Amino acid sequence: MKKGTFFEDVYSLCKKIPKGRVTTYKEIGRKLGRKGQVYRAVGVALNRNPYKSVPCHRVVLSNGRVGGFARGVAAKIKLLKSEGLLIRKDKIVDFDEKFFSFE
DNA sequence: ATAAGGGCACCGC
DNA sequence: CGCGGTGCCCTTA
Repeated sequence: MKKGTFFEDVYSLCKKIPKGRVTTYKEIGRKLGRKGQVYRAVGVALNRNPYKSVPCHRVVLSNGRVGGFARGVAAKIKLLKSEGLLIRKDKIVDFDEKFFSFE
């Protein structure tokens, strides 16, 4: 799936996230095989995400928190709730069950 | 529980 | 072509 830049790879992985499931920035970075703090670059990639078809809202923090969102955290939570996720105080309740791994 | 530091890819100057 | 600023973060003290 590696075809273009790091950003495009991130977008490709995000598109592969099933509806109603979520993943973490760190997991994406780990899947890309990079070392170190790649999750930062991942954050930048999703922040500047030009493709509206990419469900970047399904990417959350590794600690189960929602994290941030370019259009606002509230919008992100709203989207996640729309997909059947249970969120309590910016924290995903059933994070373990809804977590999606690329492996 | 809160605070601070750390190291990666992209873009503009 | 090189350097610094930027960012939906993570880990440790």
